[in-house]
Amino acid sequence: MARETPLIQDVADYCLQKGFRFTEPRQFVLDIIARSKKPIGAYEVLEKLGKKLKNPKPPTAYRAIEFLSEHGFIHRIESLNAYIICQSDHLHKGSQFMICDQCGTVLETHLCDLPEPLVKKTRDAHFHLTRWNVELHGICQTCYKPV
Amino acid sequence: MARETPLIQDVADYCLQKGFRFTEPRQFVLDIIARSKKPIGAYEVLEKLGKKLKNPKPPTAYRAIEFLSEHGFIHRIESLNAYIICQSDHLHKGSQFMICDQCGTVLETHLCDLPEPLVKKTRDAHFHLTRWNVELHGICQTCYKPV
DNA sequence: TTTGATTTGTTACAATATAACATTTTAATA
DNA sequence: TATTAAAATGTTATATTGTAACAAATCAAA
Repeated sequence: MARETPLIQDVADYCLQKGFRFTEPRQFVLDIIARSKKPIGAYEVLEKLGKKLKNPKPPTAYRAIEFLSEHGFIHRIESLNAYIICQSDHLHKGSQFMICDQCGTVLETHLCDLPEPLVKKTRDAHFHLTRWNVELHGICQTCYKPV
Repeated sequence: MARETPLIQDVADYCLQKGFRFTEPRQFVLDIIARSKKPIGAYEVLEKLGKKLKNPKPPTAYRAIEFLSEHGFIHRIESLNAYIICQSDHLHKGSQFMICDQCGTVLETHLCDLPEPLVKKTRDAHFHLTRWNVELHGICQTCYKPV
């Protein structure tokens, strides 16, 4: 489930195999997002990218983010407009996140399949599922203080 | 599951009972979102609101949206930055949407509880869930054309 | 009819994201 | 190895989405 080989190497291999270029912006953005303990916004990525590249502009960050996201190495947390490294080790059609509304930490969990009650809903509606995103909001173990 | 009484009346009753004011901006915004076949963005709401109020500004739309959303009468579709009328008839902690990436139609489905595999994940992580949001992307029945 | 809480009006701006086009890089080809 | 075409980036400008801050109005209760 969890990654066993260095992320950068995996992505480099992936790109080599698929004929994509693992360019500086892509490497740096991957590294920035991977090092972030919490989801990080595009403009914060851009700011950190500025320490590596000379005066990068928003499209540089957004393009790298888009590339990494399309290929499943990072995920966008929609309710936060922020990005997080994929904590799973293989491509998946769906993501589940537990988002602590107090400290902002996000935990990704992996499910191979969409839970059956949801599958049933899509079947009943004749809906052809391509991908899914589950965002669970609450308080993480660390922040939770029972009354 | 589905609504049986007029939405506007329900919201009016709710406000009366809870001591909120069901003001013009709130009524109009509710009506605009309710009439929209698809999720509608805040600025499109604002534009339509302009036919009812004189020159409304963004905060007027956003405030009404926030109010209606907080009280469960509308939902925000995070992946579309857009809002949709609640298709269920009672307050719920979680939402599920089937989003057609071709025509943009969204179907809300109701689940009383979070599916067990997800509940298990939250239990294992000692995560205290307060609300959840599931966005299922794909192609709806109408748009789907088998090859 | 005053009061205080709620809600709105208004101005200004912050934060997030993309379009469009020029330039560079790269690997494959000629 | 020079050429070329695709992929990717650089750059400018702007679009889209969302909010802070404070003044004014509304409304129910005292």
